[in-house]
Amino acid sequence: MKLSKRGEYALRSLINLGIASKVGRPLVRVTELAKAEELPVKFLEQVMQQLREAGFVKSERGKHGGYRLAKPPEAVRIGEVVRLIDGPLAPIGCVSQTAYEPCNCPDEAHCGLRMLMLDVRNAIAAILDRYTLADVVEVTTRKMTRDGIPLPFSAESPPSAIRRAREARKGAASSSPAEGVIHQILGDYAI
Amino acid sequence: MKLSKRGEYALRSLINLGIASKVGRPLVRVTELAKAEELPVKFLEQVMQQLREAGFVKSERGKHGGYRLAKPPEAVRIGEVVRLIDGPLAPIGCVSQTAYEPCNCPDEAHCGLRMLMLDVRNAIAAILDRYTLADVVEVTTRKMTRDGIPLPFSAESPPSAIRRAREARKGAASSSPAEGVIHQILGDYAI
DNA sequence: TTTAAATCCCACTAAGTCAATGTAGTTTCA
DNA sequence: TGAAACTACATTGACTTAGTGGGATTTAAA
Repeated sequence: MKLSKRGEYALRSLINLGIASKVGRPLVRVTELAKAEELPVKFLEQVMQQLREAGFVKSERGKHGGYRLAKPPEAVRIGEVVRLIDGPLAPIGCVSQTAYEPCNCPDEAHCGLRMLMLDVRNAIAAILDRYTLADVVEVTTRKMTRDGIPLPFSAESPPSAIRRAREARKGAASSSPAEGVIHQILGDYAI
Repeated sequence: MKLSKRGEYALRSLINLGIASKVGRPLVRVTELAKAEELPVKFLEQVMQQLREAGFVKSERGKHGGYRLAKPPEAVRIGEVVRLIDGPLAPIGCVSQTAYEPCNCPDEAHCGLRMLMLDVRNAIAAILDRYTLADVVEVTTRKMTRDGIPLPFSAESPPSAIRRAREARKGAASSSPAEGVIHQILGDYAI
């Protein structure tokens, strides 16, 4: 049930672009994005082009160019990005909601594997289609701020960014363990 | 988040061996297993050998040979099988519980992607490590029986097998939609 | 004892994916 | 004009996936 490296790099870069945007420096060079997560630059270039073609980021060419988010991070569901890069979320084609393909089992309606994998697909989609890029950025920055770690990509002096981030509510309400890590940290912000 | 064909075929065959065992004909030839789901015979041979080496099935050689389950289906968690064939359930290595690998991000503790993928891993594991082969077999046979479809691999006349299966309880209790398809069909049998 | 039927074992391949790398070109700004 | 950055395209090597093929071995039955 792997996420490909492409997918991982795409998500990492989008999250970093979200942080950069929040910090007031939305335009980031590929080399910076690569450096932040130790990714191979040329490979990341390809991934960023794919994100650009799909409308998730915009590029600016020439000196002082770079990439920025093309939409507000609230409008980007993580599931969308994963589907673009890695294809359907479903473990097998016959339970995909967005790209259904029949399997060759004799009777889909009475296929135990299908029922099981449908549950898995729904569990995955419930997370990846629920949370947006904004949620993940919020979780990341909140946790860093809480622990006194300066946010990356701050062009201005970090303190201002930290202070700004600190305005956000703090106390993470404890909730059902079934709700997951993200939900716990987002607390009452979730949904 | 794909399940490989190997993994799919392995699970399909184990489920079929479980049904065959339930129906009183536990020993099944590879050609039969392949025919039941239209799988390539020689490829399935390899998969079955892998399952044998891992102790999930036992083989009998020679004429009238075949494969049978090596353990009671209650003792086989689906997650085990998937891990054997496809590796860890986790989408990325740094959230795997059974095969953790560090990623190269600067700070795992404050990595939003990691928190998100940890939730995904837990959601997948909550299903695949919760249900056993017996659960999936039960769901399949119960649904087939309810719909009057004869179970496969019946050597004896199908009616007897159907009658026997019909002894089992019927009414599937409706439960929280978050619990998933399998849980709903298993009803009060679950856990 | 031979033969048929099954698993077992090993090698191989064709296609695709992954993770880059290389090279050249284009745009923009100083 | 030149440096810095993105853009485009081609290629590559390693690896994985999904199979295929050919026997060797084992067992049961004729």
